[in-house]
Amino acid sequence: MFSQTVEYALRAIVFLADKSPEACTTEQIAERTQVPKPYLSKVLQNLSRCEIVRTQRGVGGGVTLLRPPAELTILEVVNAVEPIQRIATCPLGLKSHGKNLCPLHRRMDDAMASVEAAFRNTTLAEILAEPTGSPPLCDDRKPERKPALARS
Amino acid sequence: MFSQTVEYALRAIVFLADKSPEACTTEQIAERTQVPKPYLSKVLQNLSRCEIVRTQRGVGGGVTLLRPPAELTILEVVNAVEPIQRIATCPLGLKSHGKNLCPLHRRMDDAMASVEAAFRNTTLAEILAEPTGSPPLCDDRKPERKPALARS
DNA sequence: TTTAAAGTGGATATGATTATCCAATTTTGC
DNA sequence: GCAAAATTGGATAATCATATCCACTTTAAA
Repeated sequence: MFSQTVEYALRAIVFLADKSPEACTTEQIAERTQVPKPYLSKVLQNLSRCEIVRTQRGVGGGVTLLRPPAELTILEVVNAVEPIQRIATCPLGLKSHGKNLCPLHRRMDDAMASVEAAFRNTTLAEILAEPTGSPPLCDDRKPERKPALARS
Repeated sequence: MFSQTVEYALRAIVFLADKSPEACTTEQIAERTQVPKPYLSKVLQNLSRCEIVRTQRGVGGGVTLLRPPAELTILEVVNAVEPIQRIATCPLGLKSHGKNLCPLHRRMDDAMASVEAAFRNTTLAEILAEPTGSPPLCDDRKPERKPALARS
């Protein structure tokens, strides 16, 4: 029901939010989120154009979340890569319906509205803070080879 | 968020439910629901295999709803043509998560669950009975050229 | 029995999504 | 300035969803 692209974008953003406000390279994100790197880079370009992340070239560059996780919702991420298409007018173009959806499309749109609302009401911070055993996405792993030397 | 195929299948079923228990030809359905006929016929074949409709060849044949509209839900139709894919286990295959979804996937799955529930709770009869000005799908039209002579 | 109506199945085309590759550009540190 | 690290942009491939076409079969009625 959600496209691969949406899934990938959300994985990347959750990972970035977890590291926020530090920057990560596309390579790091790709590895930990199991998203094919070349494709991920396209998705990130999109998120960059939508001002969700900032990208920085060159040595020491990478991708950074532009806003604090508490102020970024899942919906904004989803809408950046693949906007949720609500049904605004009769898909059959029936003049007699117009904006007054028939019962079928009314319910389909209601379903989409509930998804939209759920996504609007969830911030990245909430996802990170969830009191669950498993941290989002990331498997329990040995720490990175060189965890020290935090890039200031 | 829902594919064309789902949209088409639902349109066809609503139309059929409205005529139920009479049979309609693919041609009639295609015309009134504005679905390309060759594609619609594939969709209907699918619904036929899933025992949602019955198809009958030959003169006077056509497509019939197999069950009364009150006993058919939107969900069954959707699942017949394109099953709603719930997230059962961690999409990243993380062993430490397993069936215990991380907060991100938990919420994505919750969203899908709400759609599924809404669709499960709506029967075709409810859609037809909705007290709305406009009947489902069908524009207000002059009656067919020859409305009499109901095919018994 | 012939004919016209109707769905079936298979082949094929078209378009969008997903995915990959690479040369070019930017940036930092030496 | 040079080299290495990083993203960018464009070209291209692979796969799936959408759509079309047609010869064939089934069926009922004349």
